[in-house]
Amino acid sequence: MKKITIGEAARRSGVKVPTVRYYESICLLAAPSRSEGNQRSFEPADISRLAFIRHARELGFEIEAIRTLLTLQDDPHQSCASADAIAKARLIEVEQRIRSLMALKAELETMVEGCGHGRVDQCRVIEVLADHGQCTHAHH
Amino acid sequence: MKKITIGEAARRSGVKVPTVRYYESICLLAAPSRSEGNQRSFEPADISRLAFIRHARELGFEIEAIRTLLTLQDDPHQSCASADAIAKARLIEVEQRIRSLMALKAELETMVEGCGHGRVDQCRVIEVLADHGQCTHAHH
DNA sequence: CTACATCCTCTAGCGACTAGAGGTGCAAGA
DNA sequence: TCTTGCACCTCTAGTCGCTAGAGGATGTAG
Repeated sequence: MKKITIGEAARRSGVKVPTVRYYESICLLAAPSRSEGNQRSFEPADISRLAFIRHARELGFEIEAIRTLLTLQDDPHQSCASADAIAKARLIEVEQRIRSLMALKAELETMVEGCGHGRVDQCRVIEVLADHGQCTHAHH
Repeated sequence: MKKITIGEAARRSGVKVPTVRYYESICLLAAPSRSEGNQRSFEPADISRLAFIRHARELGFEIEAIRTLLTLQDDPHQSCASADAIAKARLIEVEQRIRSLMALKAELETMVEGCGHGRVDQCRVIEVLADHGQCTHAHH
């Protein structure tokens, strides 16, 4: 068999080497077999799992959510209701975060536009921060 | 004089009690005077400063950026160019984050829509996570 | 055989708090 | 005056998801 080193696994999955070891340490990835000299030797399935984790992390899923998703993936006969629920929850989070960021964006734009590039005592950036009541865009 | 306790300061500024102590510990807030019994006694100016910090944190500014903004606020004769630069940088960050979250939202929607609520082996949520190539929306 | 890259384990650090232990201060009611 | 009970104090350690570095072993190419 080909032996996949941790560096190779990292390169193929897009997960960094220390992160691979970290995932093993928190049991998100099964401990792989070792070479004579105690070096990790991964299987192709490990690469897929790492890619799965990486993609899920990119989508902002938390490690515990990913743990659940991986458990589901490991047993394909289960109902996918949990997976669906996790994805939906994440979608709602993302939508909320976008709304909140849009509000921040508007507020930052007002601040930046209002800045006359003069001295601090006329600066709208400082002023708005000092007094939330001056915000044209209330949030939350 | 009225003595403002830490609890009162927290309530008025919207910053939690332990967080106020934390801000003091990292010198974002000057150490207030103490009562006979060693309890903190804040001034109205401290409340304003805490509110400033809180608002800036809500806008996503990092502590070090806030430290700079506070230094500027403390000396109103300085040019506000730094404040402007900090706000602009933050605006660019926020815009980037919004774009990235919109891409994630699209991907999550595809996943959730594709889920037939059956078993895991037909679940699009799991499938898409397992194989990034299936994403209809490439990001980054 | 000698470089040199890559691997190993282990501990500590990041940011911005948050939680908890174990103890003290203080104001109000009985 | 005493007691109840909340708010305060300091200190340490934990959170999340890694990341960095020390100090050493292994593996490979020339």
